[in-house]
Amino acid sequence: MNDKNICDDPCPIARCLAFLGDAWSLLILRDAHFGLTRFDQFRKNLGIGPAILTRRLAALTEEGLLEKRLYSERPPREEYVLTTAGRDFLPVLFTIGAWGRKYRGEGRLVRILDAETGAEIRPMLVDEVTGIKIGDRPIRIVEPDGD
Amino acid sequence: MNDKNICDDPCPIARCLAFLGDAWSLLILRDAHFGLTRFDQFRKNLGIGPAILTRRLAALTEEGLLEKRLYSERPPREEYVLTTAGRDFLPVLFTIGAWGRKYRGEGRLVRILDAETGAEIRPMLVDEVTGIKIGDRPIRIVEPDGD
DNA sequence: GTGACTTACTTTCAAATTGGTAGTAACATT
DNA sequence: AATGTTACTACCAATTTGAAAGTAAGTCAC
Repeated sequence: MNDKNICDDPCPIARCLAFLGDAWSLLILRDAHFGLTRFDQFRKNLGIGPAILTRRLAALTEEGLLEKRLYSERPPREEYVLTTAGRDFLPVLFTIGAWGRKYRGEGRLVRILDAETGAEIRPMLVDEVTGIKIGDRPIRIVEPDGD
Repeated sequence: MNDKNICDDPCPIARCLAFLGDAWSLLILRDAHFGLTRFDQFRKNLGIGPAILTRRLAALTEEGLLEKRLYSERPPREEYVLTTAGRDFLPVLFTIGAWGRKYRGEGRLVRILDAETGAEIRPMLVDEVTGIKIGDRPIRIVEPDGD
């Protein structure tokens, strides 16, 4: 794509996709939320080539969604943990997952439960203030003025 | 990536990303929600090369998020309109946008308002049943059993 | 203290994909 | 007949990917 131009795009979706618009990055973030932290854990779980994984982890770190943490001094070993921005990405993954479940849900599927109650979690996007479901009311997009 | 394997993946996120894991597709969907339908509208608005646009539109159509509709018989002209599955993708775009606004929100940014009240919309992901915000409670992932 | 093992990579390279420009097909309009 | 519109296709250089093999810095077992 064209990362330079897109970062000036006033659309927040475009800005997010400027660096996150590839499947591997999102799957790495999914695994990071699942608890994986180490290079080889990601590599084995995703079946991704090490060269690509290196680049993706570097990009996610650079972009502030992951950070490197030394977990052993001798030998020096680093792992990748989610930052606050990375943890805040969870709703995106959930929403993608909800769509996938609804429209690509044939066959066996992972289920996501409340850890305590065991109830299946069904994500729904609402407006924070009104609580009205997104999509139920017409919206208006306002471009920023001036230049 | 490896679309074949990933379609059997029991993770709904992976299934969604198997075909949607690229930025252009998501930006096309964004523009489609914004009201664009025609090849040249997408092309000009996105600044995307026609070859790539052709491929992406074909993929989105193939995957059932867009469908072609004849809007003129003479000359024969087709446009791309969102299907139900495509329209249901809106929460994903909103959630991505909310993240982008929070973490890449420097400078001028598009605003999304309720068309009637004019109030800014702030998307929040909650559980459909309990109304509890996603991320506030620990979750448990259950792999499908058997094979 | 030598050989096997672990972990996190780098190197290499063919194959696939992208991005950009130019051209085309099927019509309508003037 | 010339020009314009719309939705593409063809082409090609450049980039990115995917897969396999190799490496660096250590540890551990004997």
